[in-house]
Amino acid sequence: MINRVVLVGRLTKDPELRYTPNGVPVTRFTVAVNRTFTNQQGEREADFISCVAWRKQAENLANYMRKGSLVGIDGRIQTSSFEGQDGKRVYMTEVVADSVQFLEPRSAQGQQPYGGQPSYGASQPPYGGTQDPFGVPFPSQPPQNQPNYTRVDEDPFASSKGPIEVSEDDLPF
Amino acid sequence: MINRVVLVGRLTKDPELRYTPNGVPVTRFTVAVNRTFTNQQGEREADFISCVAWRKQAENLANYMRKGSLVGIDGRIQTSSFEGQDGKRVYMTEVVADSVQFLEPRSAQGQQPYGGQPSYGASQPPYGGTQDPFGVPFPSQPPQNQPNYTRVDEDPFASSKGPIEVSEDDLPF
Amino acid sequence: MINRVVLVGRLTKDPELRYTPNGVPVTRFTVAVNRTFTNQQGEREADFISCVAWRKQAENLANYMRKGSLVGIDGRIQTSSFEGQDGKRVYMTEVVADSVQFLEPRSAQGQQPYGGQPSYGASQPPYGGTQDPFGVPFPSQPPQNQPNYTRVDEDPFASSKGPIEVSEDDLPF
Amino acid sequence: MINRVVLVGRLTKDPELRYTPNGVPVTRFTVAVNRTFTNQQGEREADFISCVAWRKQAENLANYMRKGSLVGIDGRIQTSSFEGQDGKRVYMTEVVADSVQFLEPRSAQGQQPYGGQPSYGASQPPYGGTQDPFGVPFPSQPPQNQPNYTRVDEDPFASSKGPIEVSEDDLPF
DNA sequence: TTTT
DNA sequence: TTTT
Repeated sequence: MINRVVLVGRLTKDPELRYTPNGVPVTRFTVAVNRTFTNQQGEREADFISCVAWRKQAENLANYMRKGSLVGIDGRIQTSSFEGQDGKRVYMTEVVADSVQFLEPRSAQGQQPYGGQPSYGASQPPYGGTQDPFGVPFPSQPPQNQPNYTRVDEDPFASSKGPIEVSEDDLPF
Repeated sequence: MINRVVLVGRLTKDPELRYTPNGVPVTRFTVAVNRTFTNQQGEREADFISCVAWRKQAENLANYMRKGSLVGIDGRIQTSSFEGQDGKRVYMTEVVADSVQFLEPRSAQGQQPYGGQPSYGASQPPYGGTQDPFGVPFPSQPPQNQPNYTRVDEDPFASSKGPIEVSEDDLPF
Repeated sequence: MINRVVLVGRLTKDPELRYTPNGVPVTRFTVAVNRTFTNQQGEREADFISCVAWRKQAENLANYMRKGSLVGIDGRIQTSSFEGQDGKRVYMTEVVADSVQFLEPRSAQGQQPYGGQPSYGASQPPYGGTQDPFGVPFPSQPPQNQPNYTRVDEDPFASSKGPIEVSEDDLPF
Repeated sequence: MINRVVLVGRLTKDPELRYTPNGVPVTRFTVAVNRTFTNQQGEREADFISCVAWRKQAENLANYMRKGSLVGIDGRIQTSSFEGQDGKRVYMTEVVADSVQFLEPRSAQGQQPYGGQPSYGASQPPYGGTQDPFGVPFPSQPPQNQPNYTRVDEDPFASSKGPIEVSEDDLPF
């Protein structure tokens, strides 16, 4: 059984970091991937692909990426279903990102992490990480004592490759 | 922009061949891909991934594959939206199969193509193709004069790689 | 930076398990992948792709797979160079398998692990693992006290996803 | 049989366009892909992956990309062997690029195609193509009457997906 | 040095 | 609405 996806495209919105009840960081986002061919009207269309990232990847997305950022995703397709508001079963499919690559040139990224609330002039990153999310995993404090982050009830059971670069502190299992 | 998917899994149903108004063969099917890890209850779950194949790939699926068959898919994620019956916009994502590999051992496949209606004892394939769909493209007659095949209104705009191994006869553009 | 490979093909030989000086299991093997197209002489050629697997994957390959077995590989391309016997620099590229899928139907696999030395009639697996390597990681004893396994000097620096399903015992770092 | 590779990395040199005896454009190049993990000395290494592109892709590489350019490759691994100068068989593996994506921001690319011979100040592209190689196939004149381009004896039998976006003029078969 |  |  193999399930592998690679995407390169652009974020359709500023990513928004949330946390599960267990405090695990999670970001849902959409990647727009322009098709390499045109339709019968000669137009270039795009696919808008729902993705989810967990933990460090989620934090990096929220801290460093913005609407329009070019990203590379290596992950797998995940399907699930839940009860809709109207009582009907809703089926959804999304890409779980094992890794997220930041493909913007550094200059386009700004010199500081982006904090969700505009913090462009801030001289300190909101979490105590390094300033370089490009490829090298970097440490960040778990949000244990943050008063009002957003909780997510979704179970954060993540990648087949597991929570490899995460300190054990923020793992709920 | 890159959009690449590789899947290996099993068909959840016998594939059913349809045709667009232009006579282009199309098969929609679901591939069950077992996850390589277990959930917190220790169970192996699966992802049920919607796929679509066109032309020769669609015919091969319908002629040679059945519920439970192991297949390899190389394709791309495609998203689209349409008006639901209740007037609400429905978003869907599916994998467009550029190529479909038949991974069952030959013995498991039977000696003849499968015609949709059980035709196991038939001495002739329903369409005039060769008997070997494994990897080598094989010719098959377009369904021009078949009286009551199923039509599909969906626009058959296909793969970025295009109708490469298809005789020009069955191309609507 | 993205580096992703997916292969489905057949082993050209019985895989042979070796160990690094630190006792880490490693198997090098070649996967023959038939091309989906023919050359100008109308022949189907194949690519013979060098691969390497570490730890549990290496053990599973050696215990359960044989020449001709159909496998799925999810991994990355790795290049390296070393001094050849003639003093010239030799460049090599191989696929590091993050995961190895066993795509043979169970019947084709036999009921017991394969021990390298023909052990078809053996009633016990050579290592104390479960009998099912298909997807679920299974325990096996590290070869600590085995007197004469083969050593490999190659540094076993493994997958980008890391030694996830390995007991810390057999990790050299 | 599946053989799929996706790479995102940087060109190690300015790509150089050549032609087969049949006049088919071909470019060989190396992509440096930084690993996402560090070795035991804490250093980030890279893989240097040999690639080859044909026809339009080859022309685009030569015209628009330079040493250091960020590219995305979607292709397959190809192995081959030939007689070395010392009479010994040499085995080689390279990635055949089905598609090449140009991931540099437009500003980094310059406003004109790059002609191999420094033509930065040139007001006309060397071949009569459009100025935008980003995703949309663009026309270019075949080098029919160019007196002294470089020939390559290698057989240009290309991708499994075939010469889809190539005018029939420059196809040798 | 190659597999079905 | 799911496969082995």
